Amino acid sequence: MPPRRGRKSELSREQILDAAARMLRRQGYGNTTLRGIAEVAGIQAGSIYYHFASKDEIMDAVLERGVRAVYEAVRDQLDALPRDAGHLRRIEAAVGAHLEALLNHGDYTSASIRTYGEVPQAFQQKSLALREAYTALWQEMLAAAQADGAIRDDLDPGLLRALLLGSLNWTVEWYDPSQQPVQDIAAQAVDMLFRGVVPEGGNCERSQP
Amino acid sequence: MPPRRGRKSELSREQILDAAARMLRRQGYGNTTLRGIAEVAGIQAGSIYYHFASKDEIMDAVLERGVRAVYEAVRDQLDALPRDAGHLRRIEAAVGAHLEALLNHGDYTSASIRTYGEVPQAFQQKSLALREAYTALWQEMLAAAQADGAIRDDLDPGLLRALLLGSLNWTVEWYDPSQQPVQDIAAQAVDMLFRGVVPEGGNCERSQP
DNA sequence: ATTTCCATCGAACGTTAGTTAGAAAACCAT
DNA sequence: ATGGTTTTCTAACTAACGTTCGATGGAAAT
Repeated sequence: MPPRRGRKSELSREQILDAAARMLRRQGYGNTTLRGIAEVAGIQAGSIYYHFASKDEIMDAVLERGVRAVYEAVRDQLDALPRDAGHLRRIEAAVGAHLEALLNHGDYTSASIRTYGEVPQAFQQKSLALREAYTALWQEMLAAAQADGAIRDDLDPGLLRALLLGSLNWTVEWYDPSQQPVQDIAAQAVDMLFRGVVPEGGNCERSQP
Repeated sequence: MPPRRGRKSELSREQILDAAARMLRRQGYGNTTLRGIAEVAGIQAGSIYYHFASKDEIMDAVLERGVRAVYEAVRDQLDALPRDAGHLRRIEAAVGAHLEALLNHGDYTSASIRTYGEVPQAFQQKSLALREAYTALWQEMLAAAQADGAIRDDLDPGLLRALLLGSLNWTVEWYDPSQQPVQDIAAQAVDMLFRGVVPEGGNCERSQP
């Protein structure tokens, strides 16, 4: 049976995870060491093993927490909308919540986004179900919008989703909080997404003659 | 003075770089080992030091080569356009060239994109100038288009550039060559970018009352 | 004050990392 | 073939990694 844990244990666990998320976000999976985590958390490397069974268990916890944070932020934001909110309004809310979670809600989300591609496949799969649920959430939202004519029906919703989420995810690479608030970016991104970058009635002719 | 080098040296150098790019792309900076590179290249780990002075020198070469490949691909594609090509046509060509270089032109570009954020700052700076030149290329192209009214003048071109390139860069995380050709994705991405995802004349009302 | 148990420390273990250097092999012009 | 160069191998070194474990501190309970 698991040992009974005191109040302090919980705190240290959080500090270790926080430190791990911070290192993971900045330096990637392979460059994040237990001794580095320990130093940031203000303890000795060996002490980590009182709280976690292995390094991978920490990485796993950070990744899972990151995906979950984004997923729940978006889901909650959507649930909070009035029942009669239109498709575009829902998409707008989702974009805002995704960016907010990514950029303001700390290191877990960023670490999760940036690190997922480089961890061993063995424990990519542990958070795979959650990732797929999140993907499905967007996919259904976009497909529903398209079915009602709120989104052009000549677009591939899967590709739209991939490109849109890619654009949002990449913000972790360049966003600087001191420059502009997250919601400014969200608003402009939605605006470009909906209306396009070419002026109304502009000539969109392309390479075909 | 540098030692005189024979013909075979050049070949081995390339094989080492190829192997490094492949590992770097898949496993990230910290997980890429010299012994792993050596195995892929079909030599012993120690032999690498005949061609490179350190691991970082290899990483540096791969990163630089990756950025350069994308930069030159886009620049050449733009230079190949007829002089009277319009702004939108130029943007379309740039998107196509960027994606082509990223997804079809091998491991260097992908490695460069995925790894840049996690290498020590010390040698992020070695390819910084090239990265900035590439950013400037896009920035000027978009600003010129905006100045001529080909792009809405209420958009921030810097933000547009960041979101667009982010969307393109993120394709390395999900693109599967067996699903659809790169130029299909490029064409649809440009289409969405120019015209937006909402049908012509659609109601784009947002959260403001 | 003594006991008890949670939480941490400190030092070590085995492994693997990047790196080095001398021997050995492969190559090439003569 | 032979000599000198160019390239690779082998074997080792040091440092750092994840991990283990007995000793140790400190707070709460008796």
